[in-house]
Amino acid sequence: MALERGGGVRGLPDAKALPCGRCVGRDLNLCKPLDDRRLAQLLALGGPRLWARGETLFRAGDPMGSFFKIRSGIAAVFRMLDDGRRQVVALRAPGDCLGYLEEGGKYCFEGVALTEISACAFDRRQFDAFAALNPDVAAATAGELSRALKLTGQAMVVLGQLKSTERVAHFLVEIDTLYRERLVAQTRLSLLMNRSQIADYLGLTIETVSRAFGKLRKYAVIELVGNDEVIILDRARLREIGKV
Amino acid sequence: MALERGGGVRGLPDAKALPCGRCVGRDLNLCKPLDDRRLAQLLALGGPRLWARGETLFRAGDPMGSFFKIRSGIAAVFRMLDDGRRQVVALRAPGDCLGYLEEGGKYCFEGVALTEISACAFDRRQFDAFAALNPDVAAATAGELSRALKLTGQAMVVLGQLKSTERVAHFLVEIDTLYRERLVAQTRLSLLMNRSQIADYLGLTIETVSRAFGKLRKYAVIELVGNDEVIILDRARLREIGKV
DNA sequence: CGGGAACTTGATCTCGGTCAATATTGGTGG
DNA sequence: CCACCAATATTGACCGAGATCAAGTTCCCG
Repeated sequence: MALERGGGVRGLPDAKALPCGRCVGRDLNLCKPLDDRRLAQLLALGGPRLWARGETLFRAGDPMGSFFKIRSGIAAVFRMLDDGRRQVVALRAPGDCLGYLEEGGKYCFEGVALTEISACAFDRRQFDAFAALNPDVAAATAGELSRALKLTGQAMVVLGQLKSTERVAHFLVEIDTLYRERLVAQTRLSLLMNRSQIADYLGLTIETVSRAFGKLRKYAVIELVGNDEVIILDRARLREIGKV
Repeated sequence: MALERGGGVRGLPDAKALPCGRCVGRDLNLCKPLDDRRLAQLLALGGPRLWARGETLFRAGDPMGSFFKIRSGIAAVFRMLDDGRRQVVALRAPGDCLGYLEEGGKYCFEGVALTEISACAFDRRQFDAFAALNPDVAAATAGELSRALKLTGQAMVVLGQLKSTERVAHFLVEIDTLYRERLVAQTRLSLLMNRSQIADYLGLTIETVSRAFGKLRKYAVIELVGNDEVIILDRARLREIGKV
């Protein structure tokens, strides 16, 4: 799958990738790069593992063991209410971490693979100890967290203020940006999620998502290809509608 | 005002407060406490300043200078769309930071004082340099950020999935918790925000917020006192309704 | 007290949810 | 390669929660 082509580019334990500037976190290139000895220490903490599409990486309420750094593929972080309502809280791409948030030693959210995923698992305790000795790693962690916090703030605006079609437009821009920044730019955008997952991300129902796609298609802003792909015909207009 | 009684308890540059374990960030007590010399360095970065209720601490789009660490009072972080729609993205209490998030050297959100506020301003560049040399400060920053991220994730569930009355109930529990954890527990809960601000926080209109308060009052879960105060009559039921 | 701001309440409208077909799609086996 | 079929998405009809518009009321500060 095309998605996987980005694999390893920004993966934390990928030795080849580290010297080029994009390493533990996006801001780490502001600090001195990890040297080989310390890199080896980090590598020792967790090797890469694979998850199939749809597999769960961690579950809310489970005792927290390790967090995950994605090498390739896309994951979703979500929470479920007792009555079955579900909210996807974030999408995570190669280079991102997930499973980092905890409440009283338990995971706060749930993590699931949207595509096949390769990721490294790091024991949280060991990582924290490592970070306590390596200011640049700690700084990179803070950088990664502030990036996530910024996106989540954005998402609150989307959920709190935007209309259904605006939300879907925003979502498409988000996916598009994800591909352009982190993976491979492509004309045919793979949505990665089915309508139900998109609905749970945008706080809508599948029917409303479907109708919103319909409207955007009618406005000649996008074109749908099969169930999972979209072609953006008018990116400027899409951004405008999505209030990006 | 009652709120201000919490002042200084967890303020970063409050020398008296630091040795007791609650310092730069909530998790810093896991590390060795700041010693006096390094504390002095931090203090040199920014002295405390005052803001009146309703004053703006920073504006989205302004070039980022410093971020703020609240000593006393409550602040709100929000973003506004071109058409006037507004979303409050977070509430910040003593000990919290705000104005930390930036995009291309500009503030991403706007910060406003909900009560009179005393806060220290830290130059971001100087702070980052300081954190790069002090792993525990960097770790504390990461701790603060993950706490914020966790809350924002929660808020996404509220905005994406909860009904109006559930949202208002959740909000009340949130305020209640804020007081109990960070300020002084009190039977009469001061809302800090007017209906319009609450509405912008919950993604609702003032009328809907008002009706939700009405329902909760009718269910004998809360009692309203004037425009700004609430008495929680049935905390368990309130938490249940708010899906906390 | 008095008056303006903030909140509440009521009537109506609309967007999105719900329920129910219908249509596509994409994977499978003949 | 095609036919089939279960899964998924779309479309339509209707309904209801919350938005909008419009009065009242209450609050609170001088």
